[in-house]
Amino acid sequence: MNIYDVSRQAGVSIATVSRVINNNTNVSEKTRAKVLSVIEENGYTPNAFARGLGLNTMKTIGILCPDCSDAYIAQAVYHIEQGLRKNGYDCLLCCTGFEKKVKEKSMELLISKRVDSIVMVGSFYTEDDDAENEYIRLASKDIPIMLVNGKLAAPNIYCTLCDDSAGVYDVTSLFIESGHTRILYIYDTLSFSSSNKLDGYRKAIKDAGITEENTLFIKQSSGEKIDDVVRALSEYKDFEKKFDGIIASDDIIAIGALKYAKKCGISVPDQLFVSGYNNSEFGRCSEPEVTTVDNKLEAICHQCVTTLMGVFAGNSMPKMTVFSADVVPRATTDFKERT
Amino acid sequence: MNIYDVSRQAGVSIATVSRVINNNTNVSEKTRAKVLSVIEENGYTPNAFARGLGLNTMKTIGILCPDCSDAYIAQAVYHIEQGLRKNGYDCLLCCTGFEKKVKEKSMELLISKRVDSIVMVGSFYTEDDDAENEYIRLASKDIPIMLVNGKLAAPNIYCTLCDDSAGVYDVTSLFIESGHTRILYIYDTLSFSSSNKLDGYRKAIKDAGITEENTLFIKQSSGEKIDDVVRALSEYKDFEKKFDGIIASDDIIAIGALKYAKKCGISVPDQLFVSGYNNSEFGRCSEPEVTTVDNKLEAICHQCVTTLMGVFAGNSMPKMTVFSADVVPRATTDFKERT
DNA sequence: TTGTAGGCGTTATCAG
DNA sequence: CTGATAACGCCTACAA
Repeated sequence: MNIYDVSRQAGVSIATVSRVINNNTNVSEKTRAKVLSVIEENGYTPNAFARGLGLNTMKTIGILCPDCSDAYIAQAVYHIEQGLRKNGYDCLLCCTGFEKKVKEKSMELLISKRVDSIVMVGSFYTEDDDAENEYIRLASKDIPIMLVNGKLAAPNIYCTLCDDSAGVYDVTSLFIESGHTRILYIYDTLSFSSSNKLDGYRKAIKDAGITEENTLFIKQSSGEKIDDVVRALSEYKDFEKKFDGIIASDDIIAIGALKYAKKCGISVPDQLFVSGYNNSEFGRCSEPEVTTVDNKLEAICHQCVTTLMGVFAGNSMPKMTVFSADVVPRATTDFKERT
Repeated sequence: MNIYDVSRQAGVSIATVSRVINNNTNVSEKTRAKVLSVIEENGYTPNAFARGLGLNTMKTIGILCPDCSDAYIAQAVYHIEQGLRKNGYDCLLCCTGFEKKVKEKSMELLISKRVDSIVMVGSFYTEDDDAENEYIRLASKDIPIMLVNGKLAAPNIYCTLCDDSAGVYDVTSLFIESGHTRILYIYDTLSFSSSNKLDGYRKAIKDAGITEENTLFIKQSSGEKIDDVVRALSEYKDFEKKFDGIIASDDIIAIGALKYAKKCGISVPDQLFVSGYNNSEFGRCSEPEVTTVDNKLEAICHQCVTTLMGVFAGNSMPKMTVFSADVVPRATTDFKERT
């Protein structure tokens, strides 16, 4: 059933049917009612492809993410999808993994499907080597590109992110102020946000007058991140003598650290402070529960959608919006009250 | 730039361009090369809407789920998306929440967008009261409907699921065989799979000759499931005297149980066995790590995609495919070896 | 207030 | 092997 069938049954022209469908006011109540009843009776739905062809949009946004089964990304995708839907947009989801080739191909794919915009979720899409970001700039010639937790200055690219550097700076400072100054920073990725976090740690250490940095990069080997962390720490010589604090770049790593501590009989938080990042549910599963940093994911996603809608409306919108992170103290630390 | 522009620049007709684009063999190598070079130079991409209009498909599948930020669903969505993409399909993601109205609206929305099929993820879509499932049957008149962990017998509806009843039966039996016979079953939803699990528990109890069932339904109140569980157990009179085993309908509930045990000084697994369900990462975060049941999510998703592709190919495919669950023993239980 | 007709960019059929 | 042309179903000036 198409618009011609409806028009025939209703005894009007297709133009009138179209007007009714699109809530155009220039239709008499009587004809409108007639047309609507025909539509109702036959369960007619306008063909979205034809509409898309004429209007050059199907009101669809592409979401590009490395892996939507990752807890953090899954949450982001959820909030973005909900926000977009509220504004009448659908989401084409595309998980790319981490390979450059696949990222580029996926981008092309979404653009070839004529999405109205692409939201890139996570800090794995913006590379340090700026030449690597060329494919994003290229895409932005066609449609606005939204980066969630990424940063890339270019026309038609809009960034919404959290100041992860300040987040780690804050939690590190709390360790130090509480007398835990021999801190190991553990991380496992080399993304944009990851290097920001590392910077935050370094800056806090330096600002406190501590000269020695201690970082541990975990290379994924077993596919089980928690196990990888335990293993890496077990191989760390004189760990217990050296450290009284671990700051992890995410909650799962922190949990690995807790398991290591448990294994060695190191008491947390008495002998060792531990903190994670992301304020994820994982951090609530362990005992003691993990001190973490809330990076305002929902707010970021909400803002990203708002910005995009503004761009669509032709408004001038901020190219970069930055949220600040909050430390969430829990039982793996025992921070001294700030005065 | 459209197909006409290409044809003009290449000095051929649009029909030929179309043939080249679609890898039709009836084109001379020479013209093909010419056309391809024009396409390359101009970065031409066929308009997907026009194509969709003509072919009546954009090779897109709708994924309907309650909430893609839920760990279990997020994983399902990931595996489905990857499987479909491998087969050349894109995914339109739609999170519906749990309200009937929204579910129906979302279904209509996806159908109006002319997706080729809809995958419904999770057991919250099939209701006990069969009249409530009418909207799914209705949709199946248009396109094949795939249920992941749902069951609904109707033409053009295909179900892929795990035998959760047997899964819980197995783990319950292991408790009993190991001498832990005073078992409390905890759950928090009333979905299809949830009631199957409950049945599994009941059957195992009965088969072992135990007359007393003990179940605890957790009503969500704080929004923090773990806390809800701890609270509910704290209100349970004489818990310690009564029980030496807790079987939870998911891993998070099991973690809540662990927290309660810790709080009361009940030793796990010495005094109390605990098991969860889903084989999620949550279960690896706690100490001791949670014995759980692997419900074969990846296999289910993979099979669901395979079935769908078979349906598209016009093959006769199974209306229902059932996987069996595996118990994953970890440190919250100490099962006796089976002889 | 309503109808007519052209355009959106493909694919597919059929003739050459 | 190639080209002309009719769908596909909708939107929207422009006319009436």
